[in-house]
Amino acid sequence: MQNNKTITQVEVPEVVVQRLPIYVRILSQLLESHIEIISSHQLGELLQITPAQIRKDLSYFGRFGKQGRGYNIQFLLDELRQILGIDRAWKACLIGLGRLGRAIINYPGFSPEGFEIVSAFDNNVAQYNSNLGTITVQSMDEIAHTVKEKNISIGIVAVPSNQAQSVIDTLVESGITGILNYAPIAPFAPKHIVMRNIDPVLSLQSMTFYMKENDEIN
Amino acid sequence: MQNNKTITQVEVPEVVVQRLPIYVRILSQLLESHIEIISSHQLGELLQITPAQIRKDLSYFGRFGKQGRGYNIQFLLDELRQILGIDRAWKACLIGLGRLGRAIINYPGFSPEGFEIVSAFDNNVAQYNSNLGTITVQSMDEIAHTVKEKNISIGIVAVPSNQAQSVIDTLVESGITGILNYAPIAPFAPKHIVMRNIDPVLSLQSMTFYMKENDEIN
DNA sequence: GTTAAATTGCCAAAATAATTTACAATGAAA
DNA sequence: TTTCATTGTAAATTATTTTGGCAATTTAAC
Repeated sequence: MQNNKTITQVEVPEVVVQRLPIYVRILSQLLESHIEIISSHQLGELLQITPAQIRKDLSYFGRFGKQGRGYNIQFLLDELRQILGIDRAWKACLIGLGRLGRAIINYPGFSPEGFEIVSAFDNNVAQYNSNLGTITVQSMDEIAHTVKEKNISIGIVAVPSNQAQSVIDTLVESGITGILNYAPIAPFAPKHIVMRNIDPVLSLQSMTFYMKENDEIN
Repeated sequence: MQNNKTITQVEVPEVVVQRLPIYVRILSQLLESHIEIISSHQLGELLQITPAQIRKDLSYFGRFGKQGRGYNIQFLLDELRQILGIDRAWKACLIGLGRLGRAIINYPGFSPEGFEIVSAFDNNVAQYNSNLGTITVQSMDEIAHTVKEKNISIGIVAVPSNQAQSVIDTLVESGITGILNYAPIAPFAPKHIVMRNIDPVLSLQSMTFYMKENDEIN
């Protein structure tokens, strides 16, 4: 625990880490548009963030710009990718192949970013084994074995709510370190597990708090 | 603008608003288990949040508990639902009926929570019009007209990235006030629009920052 | 060459936001 | 009555963001 902090020289705020992927995305787009250099001011304009904040965020990790010039996009991109750990490929497995799971496994956005779903699990193996390309659906009993064998580090949970916590427990025992959870629950996992929740209903429910006020004017 | 602030007596931090739906969810579950009373301590245990934070969060909105006792779950639930504006039904429309859009429209989790998708739009109308239950897919030209006619307040964006910003612009012009955006872009909208992004790739990319450190030990 | 303009990186200060601590007040239970 | 549990909140603390400033450096203009 304390060790992690000494490895990460400075204490980087969580919010900063969450902004870095946004920087990566917009920088990639700029690069595709054959733009090579950008200033913190221009970048801030695009993202609706102050230039000072962008410079501050980057300063946690090093010096990436040139005075009077700005940032070389390709260089900054490479650096940020390395900082985030997305300069390599990550193996993921998917648990649950209902409607949601099948939408996830067919989603073409993961693999170009280096996240590859290499295994899929569902207890209803037979039903789902067609129409899934190269991946063979395995029984959920095989999670632990397969995760270790293939050295998978990320679990994507797309099972019904009532099964989600037990699947998460299994993944944790199997040695996975990151979980992307789509089940609408408040999941529990040990602190060394990195958990991210995808929960559109929660998003909508915090949205209406702000919408109802406008509404009341009518 | 300033008016909104006087309507919302106190200034409620955004993070607090985002935690309220989590409280609602867990309280609903407890109620289903026929539990009637809960203390901030027990609730904190379940959610891995300190009791003090829960009490502080609730104190922004009023006094809902009894000393020495705790909170009556049904009462707190009703109050929170009203505070969030989820004590009523909200009409939503879906734009984009590719794989993702079809997964969304078939997702059974929205309507029990009062979010009903009443219209769907895609430019490829013919292709998607089957297999969609009661909803008829309309052309995207009809967004503005339908949103006004049906008094829809939420737009769910599930079109490809390159179309997303223009769809968002259309929704805003149509008078929508909340947008749930699934497209992997940094969307722009006027300040009075409440935007929520569902972006699993960003989630994964901020996850690996913390995972790579463990990795380096190997 | 020289000067002017642009821009980073960084610091320090201030402001804002969020969390935690501590405890009086109150209610429930023994 | 007394003890115990628990809320609500003020105050303290911690975290995060914003701001203003400026030396250093690079580019561009003259």
